Amino acid sequence: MTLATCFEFETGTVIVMTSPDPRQPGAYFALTEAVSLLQHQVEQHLRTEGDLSYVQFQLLTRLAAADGRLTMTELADGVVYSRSGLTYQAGLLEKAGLITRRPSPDDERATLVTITPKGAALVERVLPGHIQVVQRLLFESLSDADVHHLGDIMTRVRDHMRSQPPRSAAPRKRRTAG
Amino acid sequence: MTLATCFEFETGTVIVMTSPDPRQPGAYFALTEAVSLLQHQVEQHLRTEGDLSYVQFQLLTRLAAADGRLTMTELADGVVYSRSGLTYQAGLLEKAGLITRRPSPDDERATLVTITPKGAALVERVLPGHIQVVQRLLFESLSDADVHHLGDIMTRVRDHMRSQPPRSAAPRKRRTAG
DNA sequence: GTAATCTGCTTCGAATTCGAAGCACAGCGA
DNA sequence: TCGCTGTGCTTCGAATTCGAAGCAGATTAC
Repeated sequence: MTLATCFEFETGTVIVMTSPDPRQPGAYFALTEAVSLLQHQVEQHLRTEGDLSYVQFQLLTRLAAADGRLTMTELADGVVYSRSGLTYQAGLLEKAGLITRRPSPDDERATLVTITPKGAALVERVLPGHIQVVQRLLFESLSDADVHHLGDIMTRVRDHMRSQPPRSAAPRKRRTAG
Repeated sequence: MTLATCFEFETGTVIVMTSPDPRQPGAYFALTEAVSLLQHQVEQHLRTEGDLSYVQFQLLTRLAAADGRLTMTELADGVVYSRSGLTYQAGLLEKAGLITRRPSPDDERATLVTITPKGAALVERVLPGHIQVVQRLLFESLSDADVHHLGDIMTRVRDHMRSQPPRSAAPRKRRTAG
């Protein structure tokens, strides 16, 4: 079954979208809006609590949770971040003594990133408050069944998108023959 | 019922979090990761299709959907964006002829923003492809019931967070008595 | 073996983002 | 009315972000 959804603008123009479920636009807009609001609050907390940006926090937690060392590319793909941006952030984190970078023994090109004890300590200090904020903003209005559904749904969506080739696999610009 | 969730780091340290539902962390991480992936893909599409950034697209759609004119602050709060950043983007969009700014008759301080026919046309041109991308990445792996749940859940979460005072209501720095 | 290509990371320049500070009007109380 | 505080927006400087280009080691084709 396919239903039509209409977008009517004040200019008088109407766009008719056919989508399998008329609830899709609403779900999508609510999703992005809620996540934006949540991220903004989380950023405030991390900044005041641990002097960290959201990206830096994500990098550190990824590293802390990783069983071994991660390469720059793995880290960048993990947090959905540009590789040049990661170079910049890794520089900051290394200067702050929170991570270490050293060349991989297997591949001379690769850089292995490790979290330092200081970095781990920072994560441990900030994480409880972080989870509290998320708890208060995201989960407070949800039932256990809701949480279950949400986790199930988003895991499926994430895996679906992860099955597409990652960011680092994007075709690189061909060098101009000259 | 309260259960414990453990975060065990490779450093050997273990953080024990008590949260009402052990599924919360997983749901949260899957949520943010999926949305990051989605946003990245959407950005690529908007850039190649309409030469728009995600923020610009959001601003234009908000304006197109708005029944009347919006003030800068309303617009900034709507898309969860800093006000100085909005000034910058509004400048770009105005220069491109996609929106109009003019002082409000009611309040001399306020600026009313309107979308131009050209801006509306751009939205109309880009929106179908945008929805297709979202459809393919977000909804393809979901059932109708999932979409229903997701919309319901995220609407509740959004409203919960919107009930907190908005970004523009943040206490402003007191002027130092000089 | 080696030339051609690929891949991992960094450097570079341009664009975007934010918060703090500033300006101008609004709204209030005495 | 006058002064004081609050609000809407912009300007400003600093920090962050990205993609394109560059460098060096790895891999492939022949």
